[in-house]
Amino acid sequence: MRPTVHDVAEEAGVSLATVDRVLNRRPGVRAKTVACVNEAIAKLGYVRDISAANLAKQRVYNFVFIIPEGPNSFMHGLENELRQAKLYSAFERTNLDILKVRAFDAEALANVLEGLDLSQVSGVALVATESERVLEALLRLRQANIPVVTLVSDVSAAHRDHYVGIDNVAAGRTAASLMGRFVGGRPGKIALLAGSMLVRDHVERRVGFEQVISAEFPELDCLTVQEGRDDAVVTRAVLADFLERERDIVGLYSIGAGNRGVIEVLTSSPAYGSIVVVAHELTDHSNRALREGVFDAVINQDAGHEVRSAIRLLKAAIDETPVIARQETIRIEIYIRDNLL
Amino acid sequence: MRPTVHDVAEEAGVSLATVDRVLNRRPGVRAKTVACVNEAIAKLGYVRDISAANLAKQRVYNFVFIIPEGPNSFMHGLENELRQAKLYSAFERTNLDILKVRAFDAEALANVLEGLDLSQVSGVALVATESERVLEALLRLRQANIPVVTLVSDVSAAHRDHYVGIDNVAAGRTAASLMGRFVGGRPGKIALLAGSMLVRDHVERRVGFEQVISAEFPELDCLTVQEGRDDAVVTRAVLADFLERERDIVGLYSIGAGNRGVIEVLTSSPAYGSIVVVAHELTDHSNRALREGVFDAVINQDAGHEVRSAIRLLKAAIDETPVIARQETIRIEIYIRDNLL
DNA sequence: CTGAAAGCGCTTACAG
DNA sequence: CTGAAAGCGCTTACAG
Repeated sequence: MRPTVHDVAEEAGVSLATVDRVLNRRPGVRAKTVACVNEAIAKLGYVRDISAANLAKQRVYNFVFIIPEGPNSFMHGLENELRQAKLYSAFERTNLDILKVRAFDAEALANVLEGLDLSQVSGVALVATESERVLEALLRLRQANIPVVTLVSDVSAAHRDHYVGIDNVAAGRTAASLMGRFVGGRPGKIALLAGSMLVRDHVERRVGFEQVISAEFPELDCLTVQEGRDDAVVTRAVLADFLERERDIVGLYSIGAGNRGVIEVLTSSPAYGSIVVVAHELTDHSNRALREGVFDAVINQDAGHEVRSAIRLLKAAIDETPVIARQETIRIEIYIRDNLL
Repeated sequence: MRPTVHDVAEEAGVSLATVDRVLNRRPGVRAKTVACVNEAIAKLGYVRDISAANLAKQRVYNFVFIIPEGPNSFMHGLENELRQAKLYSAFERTNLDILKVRAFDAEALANVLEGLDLSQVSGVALVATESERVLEALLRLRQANIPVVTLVSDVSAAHRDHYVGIDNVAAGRTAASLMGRFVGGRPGKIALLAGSMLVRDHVERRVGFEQVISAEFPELDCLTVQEGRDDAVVTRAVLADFLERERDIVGLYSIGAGNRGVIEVLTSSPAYGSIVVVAHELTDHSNRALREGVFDAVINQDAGHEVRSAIRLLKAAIDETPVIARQETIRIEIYIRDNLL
């Protein structure tokens, strides 16, 4: 049988209440008594039963998720996964609050963070847009012992407990390797289309992409990045215009969201049929584009995995339980037509 | 506040014990009383707190995992993940027993299954080798209400509760698409190397692979499958011999394990440097081969994910809790040099 | 600084 | 067929 608090109390010759105080590092216990209890714990190999503790505490985890609003399919997918997780949260003593702020708007994000009632919040996960005020607001949370997890888009490591998302430089490199090999030696130009060059993840993907193209596929030339603001309508206009002006385009790397716009342009003229297309994020649109051969590869991060991982990490931080690193590593997933879910 | 058994008891005008009987579908309650309690449950929207129930029951999940022994790196990886999971099992009221049987030996597997003490086992996960006796043994488990999950390699659906693994036909198709595109239009022959054509997953991968090659890459020709018994030493001999005999080989699809042998042969002669290689399962060996350009792509299934998924599924079957389907779907992962973990 | 007793939401003998 | 009481492993006022 696993030892319990009773065994520890007996071994240490103290009461349950004192064992509990030591276990939870509550003040008001003589140093000598603390040592005594800790010895008993070590001797018996005692491990606390967290569900029993949570039951007694009537613990409820109140987690706040802050995500961007707007016409971005990937973010919609993320929100959808959050709603899914909410359904199961009844079984897990977890409350999820979903807050939305304007995309790429650091001021709005800071306002929300500053408005949080710290006494009501046990943990925060956010898709970060970096700014001084945002970083300060995060610091305030952490000083109040509220764990913070960044989702999809990171801030500097000192301001959060964990980052849940992919290495975007590596994602860009992956896109480039696929692009180079799929183009298959034909020389030509590569069009780059991002949401905004003010967002860290898009910048990083581009860096990774150009690294590999210039190092390993000298026959390919990356053109200036076009920005579609992660909006299908803007994207369509920008890309249509661009493809008409440029010659010899053999590949398109769509760095951000707005895939619907990309697809509309590419299917608008048979001339674009031979362009190799690598895009990001598996959504209904990109899934279909892969099936129909409009896209050749999609780099994805699993939004469901990210949501569940963020929840586990916040809980683990609160319960001070260990984390399985590999389970919390978000993969750079490659999808082609044949391995779609 | 969430309603508890007390609220239900009061609402239904019965005692806690009776509520519990109804909740757990124990016999010896008047139909009328059952209905009454169920009404109260519905009215209050009561959901049972499973950790409290497990605490009261002192429930321990005893899970048996049966995996093949032998020199197969992927299976070693699986075993390693199981040992990892064992470390965390203290926190989860879970005991994991790992049993090993000779690979591809249905008789040995049946013996182990038949030898299980059903009163000591709450759930079984196994890498299946199919045979009449194995199927009968599985049926016996399920008749005793012990959930069964197949891992990596499946049996017919009627004999298990869940399959945790990938769709191997789709995996083969994925390998073929990558192969075809990476070869890039050069005509030539493709060498196929499997562990054994008696194992379902290898057969299925081959089927998927040949489907796509013949339909979409007519310039490529699949040669007869060679068998290396998932053993690096055998594999090396078979492959070395084969590559010396055959001409015009532009690609190699390694369907099974034994990657170490494949790598040794391929690096033994510069003549093999231009062969496009697609293999299965990310291990230390294949990881390195990707980094060094010996392999071009590796199709993987995440052993850690599979182990955790099997545990969750067995638990959910016992607790009768819902399952998040997407979380339990094992991905056909594609790795190239750039998206390695 | 420390302890005895009650309670978290369930289940389990035992009695009737 | 049904219920009162004790208990699972922890925590929480309250008293001293």
